[in-house]
Amino acid sequence: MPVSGSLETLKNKGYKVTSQRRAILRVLDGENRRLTAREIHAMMRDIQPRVSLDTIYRNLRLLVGIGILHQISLSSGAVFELNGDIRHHHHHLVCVECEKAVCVSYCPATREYSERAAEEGFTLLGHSFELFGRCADCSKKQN
Amino acid sequence: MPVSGSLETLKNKGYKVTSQRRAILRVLDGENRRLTAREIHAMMRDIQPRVSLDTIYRNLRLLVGIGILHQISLSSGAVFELNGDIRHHHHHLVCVECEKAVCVSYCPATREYSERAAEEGFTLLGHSFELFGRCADCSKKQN
DNA sequence: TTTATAAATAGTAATATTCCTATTTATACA
DNA sequence: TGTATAAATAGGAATATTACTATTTATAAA
Repeated sequence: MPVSGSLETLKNKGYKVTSQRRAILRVLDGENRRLTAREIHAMMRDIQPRVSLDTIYRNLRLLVGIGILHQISLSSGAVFELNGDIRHHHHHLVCVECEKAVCVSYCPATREYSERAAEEGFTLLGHSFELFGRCADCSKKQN
Repeated sequence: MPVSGSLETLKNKGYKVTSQRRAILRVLDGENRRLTAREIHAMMRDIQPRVSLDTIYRNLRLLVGIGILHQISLSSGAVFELNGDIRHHHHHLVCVECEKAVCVSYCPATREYSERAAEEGFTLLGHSFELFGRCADCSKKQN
């Protein structure tokens, strides 16, 4: 039950489970590709006709912050996908030329970081890790 | 010679050394705090009166992409600082409530990642790593 | 130095993202 | 089940960021 797990997480961290948040997760769960905030907004209008863009952006930020979603920053804007136990947790290798994003299957957020965060008095909620580079095709073109 | 080192890097990676890029680096080098794109733009007008915001944003993205700058994404917008050999290379622990950003002194981009990137045919240029959480003060407030 | 060239820029239009505030709603608890 | 309360939302205004294109400029090579 992917989405319901995220809703649990929300609740456990002290956030309310609203119909808008449910809808955002449902839309992302139903698509097998990364979506922009606009796309999510458009797809939600069927079930949430009056949802505002502000709500989308605010919640995407929250969901990324607590690790339920993954944000990939492309020069043309940000795209989002489910993360964590829902889909296999991972990070991305992004081509700075063509914006192709390849998944990288392991994660740098080791216990070491949690400890360091704790030393600073922080309660860790999530993390982001992105690698930038040029893909094979774009490297060739440059030569 | 901090700034000149970055200019070398630019040249080595095949990018031109323009007066606008020099000015961006000089402004960041002169300040001891993180700056927004707007602030950089404002501070550059003394030496580059006609510089456009587009140029600032385009170059900040480039400089982050190739690892010369560091971008910290706050909910109120992005801020930038020098990175790499110029200042000591590091990452950040950001409070999602109050936006306080603490430096974390070590880096997850090990040789392992370079190898993985190489397998995918990518030439690595840089990376970003950010930890999100609640700082001590904001954690207290919530209880 | 002069020239050819692709890359970078300025200026402006178009989008994306965030801010603000009155109103609505999920949640805890009586 | 009602009610109180803080959190969340809608709607629109304000900013931030990116896109587009004609022009300028850094660079390499003659």
